Amino acid sequence: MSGGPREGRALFQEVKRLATTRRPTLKDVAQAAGVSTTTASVVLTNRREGVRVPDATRHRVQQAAEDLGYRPNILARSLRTQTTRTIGFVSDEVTTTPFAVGMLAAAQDEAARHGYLLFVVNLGPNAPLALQEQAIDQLAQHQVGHFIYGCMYHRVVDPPAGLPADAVFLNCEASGGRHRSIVPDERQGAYEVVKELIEAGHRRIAFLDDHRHPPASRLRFNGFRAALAEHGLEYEPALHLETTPFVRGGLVLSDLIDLPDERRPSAVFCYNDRIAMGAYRAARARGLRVPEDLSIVGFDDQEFIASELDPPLTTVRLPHREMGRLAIQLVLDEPGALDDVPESEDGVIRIAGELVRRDSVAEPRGAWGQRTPSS
Amino acid sequence: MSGGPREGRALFQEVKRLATTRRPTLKDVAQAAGVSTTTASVVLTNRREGVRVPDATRHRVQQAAEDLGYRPNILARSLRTQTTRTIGFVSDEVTTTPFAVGMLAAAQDEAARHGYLLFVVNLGPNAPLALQEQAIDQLAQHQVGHFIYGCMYHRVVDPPAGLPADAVFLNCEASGGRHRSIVPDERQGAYEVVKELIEAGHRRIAFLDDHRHPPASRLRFNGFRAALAEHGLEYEPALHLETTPFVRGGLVLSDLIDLPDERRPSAVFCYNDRIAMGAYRAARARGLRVPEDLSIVGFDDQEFIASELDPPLTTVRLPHREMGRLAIQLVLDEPGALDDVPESEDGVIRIAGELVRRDSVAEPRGAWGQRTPSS
DNA sequence: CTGAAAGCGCTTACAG
DNA sequence: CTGAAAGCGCTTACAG
Repeated sequence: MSGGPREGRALFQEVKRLATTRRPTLKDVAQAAGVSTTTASVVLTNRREGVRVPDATRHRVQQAAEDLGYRPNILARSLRTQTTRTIGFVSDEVTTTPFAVGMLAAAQDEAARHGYLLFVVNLGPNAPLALQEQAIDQLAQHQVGHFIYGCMYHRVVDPPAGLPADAVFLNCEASGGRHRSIVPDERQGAYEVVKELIEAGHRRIAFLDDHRHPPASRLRFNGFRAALAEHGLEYEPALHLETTPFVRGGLVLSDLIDLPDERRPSAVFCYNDRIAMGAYRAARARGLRVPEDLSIVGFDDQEFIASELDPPLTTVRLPHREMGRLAIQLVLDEPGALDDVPESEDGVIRIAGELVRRDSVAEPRGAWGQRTPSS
Repeated sequence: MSGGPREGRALFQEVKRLATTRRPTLKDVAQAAGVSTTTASVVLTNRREGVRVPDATRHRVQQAAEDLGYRPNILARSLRTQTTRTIGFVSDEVTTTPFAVGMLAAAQDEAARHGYLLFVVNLGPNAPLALQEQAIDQLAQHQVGHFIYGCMYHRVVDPPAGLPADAVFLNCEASGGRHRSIVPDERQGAYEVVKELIEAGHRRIAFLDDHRHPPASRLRFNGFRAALAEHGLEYEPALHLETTPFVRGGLVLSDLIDLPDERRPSAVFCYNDRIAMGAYRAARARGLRVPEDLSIVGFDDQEFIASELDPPLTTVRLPHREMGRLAIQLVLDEPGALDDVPESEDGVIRIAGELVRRDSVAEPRGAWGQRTPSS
């Protein structure tokens, strides 16, 4: 407030310092090259469209930009062009759990391939709708134009307000049917892995189910039944146990092992790999060897679990990377994105998983096996 | 190019549509409230500093903003104020592995608490320096002012160019000593978990080491030796095995189990939880029970592993969340951030982990135990 | 207390 | 081929 000459001088020095320190702008480059910012802009953005800049000028500008270490200010560019090459990735925890992590990585790679930057916002599971909408609002304030809503596991979500109509739901289905969704083809995966069991000769196959995750659980059950039906096998409710999707959930297998010989299963299909891990444990506790005495298969191909079990687990790999990549392509309206994907009836795009054969399946035998009549 | 009246009309309609569709700006709000953008800006940003806007005006502006659904354009604001409340989080895969994932989540939470947005960029492990620098450059173009460089596991990294001097390295140590680093206190963690074994009565303790991760491995070894020394126990090279940090790495324990009685260890300290998982397997293969016949401890408290083993594993929890939070506080120059943290000698901040007692440790006994003279 | 005006760093018709 | 000028949506001295 006093503004004496001394203070004025200090201020001047400061301004000077900032001026020399600050990042060079287009104007600086133009000045150094002796051209207008128009010209500098045109050559630096490689724009052609009928504009023909002589090579000499072009080189002068490029040289100046390099000498000064010029880097464009994306904020200014975006403000001016009214577009930001950004995609908002809102998620209930995907990026912080080992489950669906490939989705994010693949989405990021694919976005980069298109010159887009992914803004990732984690909400944590069960975030109240208000918090979700706040996050979306924050991204909108940053002018992000595209949105992906990613979930840790396959479920149905109520789309938060503020999401544009062309937002893509990843690993979850948006209720209301107003949005596109990409999910794993649970039914097909279950069908394949159960078929693997049947083709190995098993006739009595248990299903250790998870009753807490309706869409995935129901669909895997459908696949299970379809495989049975296709091979003329009857579904037996007594072999269908509901449990929790954790290692300890697999321990319920004990109940089935204790069944009289003729009613015991020779193979077990587990809702996920962790239940399978518990099933291994239950089998071992009863002195049963996997797969000699009992075949076990899982679902998910969860990292650090499925391949590390002893013996390594036959399971279904969830197509997370493919799903993440496709989400970006959809949101960016990439032509041909849906070419390799089967037509979806209900607006939900289902991507096939992949059977991963490892060492937990064998022919049934001994007291446990029933040789199939045909084999 | 023809520009007939018909085309002109269509264009007009389109412009009109866009105009009505577009997000309302400050100017729209000001107009609706009958004030200047200056006034609208002042009330909407809650700026005070001697500016006294009468309540009537204030309310009118706020009402207009709400009616129109006004949301500020952060790009424009940042461009004008020359600051973005953003932090770049560059990482070698942290966000896509289950290891150090708490770091990212905590960093994001803490950033949000300060009104900052985290821009997360994954590089993938072993990304060439050029790619890293490109990612940093991209963030810089977005005018991010602060940087965190996060690693999946504790190691030494060469800081890529383009990182400002006040960047923070998270879960890794920047070579060159020009940057601040935050890492877990490996030595202290190892010391504590080994002490747990010693205090349970063990005198012959093996170390299943990982030779591929120098800094962490060396420091855990130091902690191991410190605990031994403090209790008057001698370090025995024969019980120190180098192996790989995977489940199969733990199988080398078999060699130690096959040692003659008097030379066999009664407890095993494993470099990480996955090695411990393998050690369980090796013990079981030889008919040994954990912990009755052999105590086993790990390191990391890895999710889905440590607590799911049978019996649940005693281990050391890595302080990832604390580290992530601190990184944000450092980068934001939060006063008092370092108050709870022990003084670091070498510019590297080491955060203490926490001993997690579960059920894999018991007194030595039988052929395996040597009762301590004092107990 | 309030508004006109400048300017952040770009791009883009438009005119020469 | 090239430049002057406008303008994206804000904030902020500055003047009334």
